[in-house]
Amino acid sequence: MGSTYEILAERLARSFDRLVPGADPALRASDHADYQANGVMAMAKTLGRAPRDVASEIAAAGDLDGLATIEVAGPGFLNITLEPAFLASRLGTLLGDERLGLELVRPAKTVVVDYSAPNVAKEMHVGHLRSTVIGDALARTERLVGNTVIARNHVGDWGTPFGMLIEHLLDLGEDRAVAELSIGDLNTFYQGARSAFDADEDFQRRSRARVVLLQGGDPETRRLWRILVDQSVTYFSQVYAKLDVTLTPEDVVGESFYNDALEGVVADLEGLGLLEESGGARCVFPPGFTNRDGEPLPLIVQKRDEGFGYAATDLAAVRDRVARLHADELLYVVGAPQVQHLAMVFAVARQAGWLPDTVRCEHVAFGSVLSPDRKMYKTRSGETVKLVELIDEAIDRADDALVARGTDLEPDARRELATQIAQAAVKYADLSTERQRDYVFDLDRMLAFEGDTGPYLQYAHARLRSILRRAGELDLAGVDFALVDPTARDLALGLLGWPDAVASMLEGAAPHRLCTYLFDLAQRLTAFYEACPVLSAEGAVRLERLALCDLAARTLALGLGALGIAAPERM
RNA sequence: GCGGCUGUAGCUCAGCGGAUUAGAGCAUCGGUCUACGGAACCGAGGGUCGGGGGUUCGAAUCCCUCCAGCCGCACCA
Repeated sequence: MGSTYEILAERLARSFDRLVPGADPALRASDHADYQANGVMAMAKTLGRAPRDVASEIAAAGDLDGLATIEVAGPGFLNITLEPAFLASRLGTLLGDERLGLELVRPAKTVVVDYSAPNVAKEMHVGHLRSTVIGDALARTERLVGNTVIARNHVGDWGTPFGMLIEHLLDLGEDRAVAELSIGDLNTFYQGARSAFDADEDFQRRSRARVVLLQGGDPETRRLWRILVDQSVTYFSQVYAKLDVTLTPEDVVGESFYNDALEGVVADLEGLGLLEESGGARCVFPPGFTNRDGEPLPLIVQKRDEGFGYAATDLAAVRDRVARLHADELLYVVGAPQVQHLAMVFAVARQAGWLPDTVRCEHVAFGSVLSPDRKMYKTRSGETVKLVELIDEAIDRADDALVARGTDLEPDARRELATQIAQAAVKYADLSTERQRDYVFDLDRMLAFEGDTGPYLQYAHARLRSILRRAGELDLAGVDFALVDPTARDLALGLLGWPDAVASMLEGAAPHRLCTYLFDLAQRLTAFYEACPVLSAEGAVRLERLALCDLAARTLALGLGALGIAAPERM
């Protein structure tokens, strides 16, 4: 059936189509009415007619009869106002719909979301926050609309550093190494390996030899490597749990997974005639990419030393996801600095025929996390900040705020609520700004319980739940949505926009659009509250207001859930 | 040098498939109010939409150019 917007757009398109086939009504929400259609002006130009005449003709065509009234405004805008009966019937439909008008994608698509991607035996820091949070929001929302999501946590589990990491593990002794890693002290472990490598020539020799053993498949070396990977994945899972992120160990498909496919990648590129040798390395030169001297820029698939670069791994991953997983969409939630590399990988994959045009493939790039002084987020001593420490601090602060407010929750329950609030604060701050921008990590701002923050939205939801609890059992079947008060009508219109907000978010892989929608809805809500007392109202009016509260609460909960944010019953 | 991203009220940000007065939040100031949860609501001030050109009846939005910041530009992923 489609959203209210889609119904109107489809009807209106009939009128436009009669005059200029395929013309776009350019329908959108409006300050001047419920919706406005701006497409008349462009169409009038191609027709060579006066815009207002054309607008009047469309208004008179009657395609929206029974749904909305049309008024011609200004130079030729169509201001569209929903008929009360239509509005009421739309709301009635939402009441009985778990998904509040959000339709399932049919047939369902398979969407591979590549996100988080920490490095084995290396601490997760703020740099991983955005990929993890944005990717998880996209994955959850794709699932919400019925698509099949295959999450891929492309962890860094291969390459030359593992020679040194394994040697360090041996030097420490397995038991001690495991103990260090299992408590999540990855920084100490990694830095221990690093400094041994920098200081000790013998250690360097052992490390290099160990890399050869690892790549050669030496069983004992593989066993040691496996320890590092398993310990790290266990640790990552703890971090994900603390963030309430849906990634599981099963989603970990690291670089090493593609090792066996790399030779095939090279051979097939060779067979396709795409491979060239340059400076001893085997490369593909996708058109349109140049280096600093204006010469063609290579994607290095196999290095001079015959080792494979990460381009080869990324190409193998594309092939695997398209051919074996049957992906319809590939989303790479990877930082903006990788734009060129990924663009080249995608270009080569398209050239090779591994990535058909029918498969949407998008680099969901994002900006950096900055500290309040607008520099890259580091500690005062210049080290990266552990992700868990940031979250723990957010939880502590949220907990303090609950105490200060005089909550009557038991410590355990309070801690759990504080955790949910902290997750909301951190995630919403990340998700609510346009992802390409850098953003400042400022706990004070994101934890504020007022303004455009995660906790504020949770609070808006909790207030609604409180009212609904007091109202007790409800039979909302025969609600009469009269919507006499303008704030009630505004709220109703906001509720109708939910499916469009989700569609818009997915279209642009832009979680901030859903955030903007939810915050706007919360604002409509508070205006409604103020003007329309719910529990003290009587009869049909009371029921109508309760129904609006019910719809609003469910919309907020569903929307926050799509973002990976909990909607607690009380705060 | 080439390429990418960013530049919108004091601060943090929406809006950028052009369109009827450029919107929010925070902060500031002034109100509402014995509060269905005041962690609220209403109002006010505050913007040459980085600068300059261009296309258009109309540009924050499209094109060109310049400026500033950040990031990439061959074998570490």
